[in-house]
Amino acid sequence: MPELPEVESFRRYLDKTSLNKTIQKVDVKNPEILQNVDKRVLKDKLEKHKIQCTKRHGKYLFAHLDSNYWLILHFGMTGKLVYFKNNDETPYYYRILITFNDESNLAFDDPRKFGKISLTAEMDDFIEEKKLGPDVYDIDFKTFKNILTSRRGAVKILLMNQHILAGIGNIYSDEILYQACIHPKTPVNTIDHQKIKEMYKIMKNVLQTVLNRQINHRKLPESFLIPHRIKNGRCPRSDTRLKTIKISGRTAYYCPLCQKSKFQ
DNA sequence: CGTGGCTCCTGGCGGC
DNA sequence: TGCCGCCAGGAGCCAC
Repeated sequence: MPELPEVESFRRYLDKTSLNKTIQKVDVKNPEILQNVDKRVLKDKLEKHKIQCTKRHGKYLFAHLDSNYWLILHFGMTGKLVYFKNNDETPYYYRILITFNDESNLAFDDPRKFGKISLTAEMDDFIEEKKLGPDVYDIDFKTFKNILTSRRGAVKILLMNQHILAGIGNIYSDEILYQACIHPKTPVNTIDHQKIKEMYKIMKNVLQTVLNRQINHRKLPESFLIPHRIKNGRCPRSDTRLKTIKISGRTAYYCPLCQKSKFQ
């Protein structure tokens, strides 16, 4: 689930539920999801402290503590945040549980354990170490165009590469390419200026639309690919049966009629 | 530099 | 019903 819009939703959820509350206890059930931080250090920098504000870069969520450290959450494929008050609401697959002194809790829930938690003194250092590209939520057109025109290879792989553009994964790359009528294997260096401009606008619109719908608990428009992105799904524009191909190990859904390829 | 394959982990689903 | 293999929205690592 967690690509940029989901992580942004988690960020707002954390803001709404857990800011400025003193952390009483941190229960680390699965220390193996900690990355470059010891369990004791994590507890030490969190307990008796408060989360003051949050930020997001790509699929990473950063929570700033009044111990002057940043708690960093990455949600992998199945991670999410769950805020609750009664113990019987504790999610079964919680990996880390933060209990505040008002006895409410914030759990990092993640069945598949692909999520990661770390700690840093400087957010920018972390982004640099991870070599993350610019966040696609607030990237400007010029930067976007420069990135696309200075690369080679399949456009879908580029969109999903966090070192190049941070925030897009398998689902939303499919959506963007569908709306822009671009075959996922199209080499980026063959996409012209006009099409890059269109892609940029579509990318912004997709991310914003998904985020708005998530916040209001509303379904995505039927004209989007995602509601039809299932086995035997059909293109909402042409009613053609959608196709799937494997690109770099990931399943890409696309409409063979709307997203024709001159390559492959 | 770009890509494909393998890996981590667990649950759900379709097929037999 | 039971078991098995395959698949899943992420990403790091290695080989070519």
